[in-house]
This record gives sequence, structure tokens and C-alpha cells, in this order.
Amino acid sequence: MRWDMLDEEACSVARTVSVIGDRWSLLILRDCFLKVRRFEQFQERLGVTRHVLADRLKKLVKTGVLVRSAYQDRPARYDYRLTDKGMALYPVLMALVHWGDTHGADGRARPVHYRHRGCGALLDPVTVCSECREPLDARDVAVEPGPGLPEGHGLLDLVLGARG
Amino acid sequence: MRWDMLDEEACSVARTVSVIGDRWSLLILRDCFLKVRRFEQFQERLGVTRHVLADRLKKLVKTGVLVRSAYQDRPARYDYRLTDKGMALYPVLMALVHWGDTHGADGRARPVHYRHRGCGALLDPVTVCSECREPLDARDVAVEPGPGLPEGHGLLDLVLGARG
DNA sequence: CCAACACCGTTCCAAAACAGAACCTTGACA
DNA sequence: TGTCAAGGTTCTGTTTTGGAACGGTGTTGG
Repeated sequence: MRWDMLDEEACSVARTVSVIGDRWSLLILRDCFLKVRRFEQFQERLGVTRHVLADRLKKLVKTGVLVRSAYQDRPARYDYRLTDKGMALYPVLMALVHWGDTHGADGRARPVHYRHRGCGALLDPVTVCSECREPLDARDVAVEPGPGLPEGHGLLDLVLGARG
Repeated sequence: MRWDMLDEEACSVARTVSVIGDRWSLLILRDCFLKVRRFEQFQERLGVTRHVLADRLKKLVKTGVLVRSAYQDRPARYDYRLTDKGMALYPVLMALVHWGDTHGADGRARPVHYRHRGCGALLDPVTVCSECREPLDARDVAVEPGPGLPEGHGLLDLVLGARG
């Protein structure tokens, strides 16, 4: 399967993955949330080749995750910032960070702490149910076919089979 | 930069990304949470080449996200299941799904609904602060250097610069 | 006995993506 | 005139991938 087919899939993960599902894009986004904005800065921090960086930035702009805007004229210089759509990826990044800290760290201490300005405490991200506010566990969530699931889609069998 | 260097980085995102940060791994994990377990089933559903699928499964087993176990002898047949470490990736997957549903759907209806067994309601995943339980927004979170951040690391400048 | 089948991979080749390095453009500055 | 900085693009050789065929192992059916 080729990647340009993924965004037409009836799967929300596949559509998201077609936008941000390569390694460099995720690392670029991490840096965006740390307020990195310029090509040279991304390049130096990530160690990615300029060719690939240019390609990924172009792709993220095209998909509306970043916006490219001039921060000076003469000579024209551009930077890259998160749009609202890009900002909405914050839970994804925080979930990645948290998993890395708790399951991929091999006992190493956390490189970064996150302080909630609202309550002043150091925080962990917790994913909860929007309705009852209880933390989510895969075993407590049942999948059901939604209105956007095409008839005869292979996913239907899985969804029904996974019931109970 | 090569990918085998990423898991030695002092960045939690980089370490996570070195494990699950390619497109196929994420889609394999999506299917794992839908209770797909067998090689043939992954291959048919994802359309990935068998070569790459074998490679990714091997990698996910090696990193402790999946476990390979025999579900029958004669002939020996193996399946792949999420470990606890793999289950802990649920927030990542739910965040990806939610972003795809709300920002990548182009008005399409959701293919799948998620019902919380605890409260019986259809849910959205919400990422909240572990301390005050308020939903997280990138603008409300300040980054601070943690004990695991090496001295002189480039990230330090960013963390300090991003303060306030 | 032999053929067909199911499952889980491995091997092969051509096409695509990537790393690394050099180069280009615009304009400031000396 | 020369150098520098930012933001890319171009070039070449190596890796990874897609696509398809093949292999191994045991079960089933004739």
C-alpha cells in the first residue's frame, strides 16, 4: 500500500498517521511545542538533512498543521508556527512524552518537567473519559460502529467481533 | 541522523518515536487494540508487505510492546498481543483517533464510536492535568528542566528561553 | 500416497526515500 | 569586493520499501 492512499481510509488513525506518522514530523512537532520556529534551528536541533526537513515542513504546512509566515522582509525570511489544528496535537505529544518517561526510560530521570500554570503543580497527562472523567483503560472501552463506517468494511467484523 | 541513535537521546518523545514512530507500527498498534493478533490478519487488513510486517512485529516484540506466543503446536503458530507496556500506549492511540476525527475528517462522520463500560456513555478522550483534573492546553503548561536533562544540553536553552 | 490448503514467514528485484555534502539566492555588513 | 546568515535546492550513493514469488510445516481430503 502506498501512503497517499492512507488519507482516504475510513480510519481516523490512518488519516492522522498520513499527516504526522513519520518520525521526523513528530520530532518537528515536539520542537514546535518548545517554540522552535526557524528552519536552521530545526535543522541543528534535529540533525535531520535539510532536504528532508524542507519536505516535512512543506507537508505540515500543506496539511494545515503549521503555517509559514515572514518574520522579516529584505531578505525575506520565514518561520513555521503551529496553527490551531497543530495545537490540537498537544495531547498526542504529551501522551508520547508520558509513555517515554514511564516505559522507555530504563530508570533514567525525566529530562523535562511540566508545570500547570492553572494549579501550579508538576503534572502528568492523564487521558480520561469526557463524560465521567474517569481515567481510560483499553479494557473498559467498547468499540461500536459509527455512522461513518462504510457497509461491508472489514472493520465492521472486527468491531462486532470485539464486542462484549 | 540515524534511527538507532534516537533511543539514546535525552528526549522522551525521541525515545518513544524510535519505538512506534513509523507509520506501520502505529497502524499495527491500532489493530492490536482492535484485537487483531495474527500475521495474516494484520497483513490482509493493513495491506503492508509481508516483509515489512515481519520486521515491524519483530521490532515491537524486541521493545516489549508486543509479545509473541504460540496459540497452537503442530504446526507451530504464533500470535502477537499487547503487553502491559503496549497497553500503556492506549492514550497515544486515542489521541491520534480523536485528532483524526476532529481535525482530519473533512466533515466525514466517525467510523467508530467508543463506549465507556464504566459510565455507559459514548466518550471522547480528554487529556487532563493529573493534579487539578483540568483539560490541558499547551499554552497553560510551562516546561522546566528535570533531573534527567544533561548539563549543556541544547534543550536547556530552549526550556529556559520558553519560560514565562 | 498425492494434492490442496492454511499460516507464518523469507527471498528477490526494482522503485522510492534518505543521509551527507555541496551549492545557490537574497540581502546585510565591512 | 569579500564575508556572513538564513533558507532552501541539487547531487550522489546507500537504505528502505513495495510487490510478488517462494519455502517450511503440518492438516485435511481423495
